[in-house]
Amino acid sequence: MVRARISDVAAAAGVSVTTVSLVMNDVESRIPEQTRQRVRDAARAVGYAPSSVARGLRTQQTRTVGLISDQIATTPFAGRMLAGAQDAARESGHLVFLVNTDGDAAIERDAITALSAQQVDAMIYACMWHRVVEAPEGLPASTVFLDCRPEGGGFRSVVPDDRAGGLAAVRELVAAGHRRIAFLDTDDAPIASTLRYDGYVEALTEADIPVDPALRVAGDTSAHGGRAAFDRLLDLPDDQRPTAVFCFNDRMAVGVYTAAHHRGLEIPRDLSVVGYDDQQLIAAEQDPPLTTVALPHYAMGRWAMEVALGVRAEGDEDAAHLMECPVIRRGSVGPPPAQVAKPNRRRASHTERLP
Amino acid sequence: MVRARISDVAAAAGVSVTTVSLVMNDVESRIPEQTRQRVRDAARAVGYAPSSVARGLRTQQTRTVGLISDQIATTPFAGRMLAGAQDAARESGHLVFLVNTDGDAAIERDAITALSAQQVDAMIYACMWHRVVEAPEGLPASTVFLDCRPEGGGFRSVVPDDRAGGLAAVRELVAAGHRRIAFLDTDDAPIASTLRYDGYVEALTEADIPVDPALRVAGDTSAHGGRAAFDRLLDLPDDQRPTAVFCFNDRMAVGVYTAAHHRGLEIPRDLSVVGYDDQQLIAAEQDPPLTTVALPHYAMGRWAMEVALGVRAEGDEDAAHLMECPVIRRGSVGPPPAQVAKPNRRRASHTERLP
DNA sequence: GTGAAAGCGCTAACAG
DNA sequence: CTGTTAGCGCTTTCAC
Repeated sequence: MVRARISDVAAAAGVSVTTVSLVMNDVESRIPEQTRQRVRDAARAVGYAPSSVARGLRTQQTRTVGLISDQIATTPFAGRMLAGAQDAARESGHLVFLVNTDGDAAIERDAITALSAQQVDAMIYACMWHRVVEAPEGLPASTVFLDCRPEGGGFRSVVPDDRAGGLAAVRELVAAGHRRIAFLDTDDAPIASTLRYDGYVEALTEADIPVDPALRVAGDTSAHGGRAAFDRLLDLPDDQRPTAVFCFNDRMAVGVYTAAHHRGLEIPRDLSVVGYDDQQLIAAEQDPPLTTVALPHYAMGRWAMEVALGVRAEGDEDAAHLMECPVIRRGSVGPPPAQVAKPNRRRASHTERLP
Repeated sequence: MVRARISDVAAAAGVSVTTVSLVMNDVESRIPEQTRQRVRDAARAVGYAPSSVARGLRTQQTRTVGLISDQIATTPFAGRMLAGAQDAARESGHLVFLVNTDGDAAIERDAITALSAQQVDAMIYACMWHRVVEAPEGLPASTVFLDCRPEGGGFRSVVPDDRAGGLAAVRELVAAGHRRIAFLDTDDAPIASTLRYDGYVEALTEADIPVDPALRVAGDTSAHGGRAAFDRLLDLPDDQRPTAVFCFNDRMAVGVYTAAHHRGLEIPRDLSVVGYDDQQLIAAEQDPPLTTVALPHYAMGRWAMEVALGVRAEGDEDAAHLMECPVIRRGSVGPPPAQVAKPNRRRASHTERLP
């Protein structure tokens, strides 16, 4: 089936192409309703759909957006970010070109070229982990950075408020009565971990709890890494062992669960734990379900798209927009044990708890 | 900065636009290298990049593909599928429009209209779960269905070979010596679960093991569902209890781990388990790591794109292309216990095993 | 109220 | 070997 053109509609309706264009675009003009209807009927009859390509060439506006992302396959976060951006784009009648670079600079360069050639109306440069990136050459100045900030600024950007997230997480623990709170850190995510640690320190400070460097241990960001690191804390003498731990992420928190269980410690009775990321498949399915801090991926994606499209006026080139990370309360936080539990001693009062 | 046009390059190089076009597109023509170089230099000098929009209008080929997907935010699989499609598109110089419909029919309709208006060269209709879908109106006949098949056929499609996957999974268990093998089923994924069950039956049959209906139990697809369902099997008398279980998916397998641990059963010493999906964050991080069957999302995405773009000639409109699901061997399968382990009895020979 | 015509930036006959 | 020119399908002045 060959596409119907605007001239086909004009011929069918017995009017000029100008009239058809005016009617199709609802341009304010005093074309009588009768004519409009005739045009619309003709359009439907010939199966007319205007060509965005021709319109784009004429108006120099394509109603398309380019979204360049460094990863997409390897993280469960990508989808929510894309969904947010997507929804915002759709709401204002735009289509999005998605390019996954896998961190390859050559692919990235080509993508920028191709997207520019397509004359996208806006561009978003996204990362799947909050970090500082060197802005690639050739990006339009109006590009919005998503979940990353360009080194040296110069672009609008949105990132999670990891400091406030860490603060909220630890406040949760402080409010439950804990005073010996550990921070399960990592060296694999410099920006995010530093900010979360800052929040941790702030929460302790406002509660007049001294920051004990011994309670900060680091591991890699996996469950295994979390377990190995936290095990070192469990080796501490009873009166120095933490009664609660704030973990850099949910996966490490899973390692804490394992380490605790192997010592006969029950969560949250003997140990409270808070994670970060709110990974559905992990946090919600633990036993007990993990209290954690959610990363606002959907909201960030939406914000970036709205700013890129000019729907939202916000966005400062010199300061990243900070997006709130809400605490998701589940079952892994409780009051501290009256007396620190002895390792390897199973309690008789053990109550089963299903996920 | 205003875009440079082809005429700018022509003027700068002192040639006609034809020459520039010929050079830029490497058209076979006897333009001397000297001229070619002059044109290329001029193009670089004025910062020329050809407009895909204008070219698209002229050639009626946009080098873009539309990918409509029912979900993207809520599944960890989406990314791999997109990555596969993406990579194939990039390799043949195409850009992909991604549209996430969230299963909303109105959004889907609009997406098809918008994508057609953009004159995409090809279209892919993707689902995130293997199933049969009603093909929406307006899809071009050349559309390729990804991880789903259209009711009534008529389109090319690619889906995982769930039957063969189930067969391979259970063969794994049979090869380890098991004869009482359970199937942890679900009612939430009709197509996939039926096919996997078919594979299960086939594996048992070829090993002359009778199919025992009592060893098939169903639950919802979560860890909780898996645990609840499998618990019923653990209630069976010792000599009827399965020594191995093939689970519909990895999440349910996690429930099996939990159920087993609560009875003092150790995996794989007392119970062997095989999952399905190979969800990285789940399967690989269990203790012991879960042996499972991988869903070939990347390969399916790539296949669909290659077929849609005509890079690959395969693809039958009347039969879905079946993609192999490889077994990923990890640590959850072992020989059956010499004698069925008694529930709630901890063995002394317990050896610790880290993830 | 409606139409003619120019032109968006490019490719590809066709001439020369 | 290179240039002239006619559109691709649409929007938008400007005339009538």
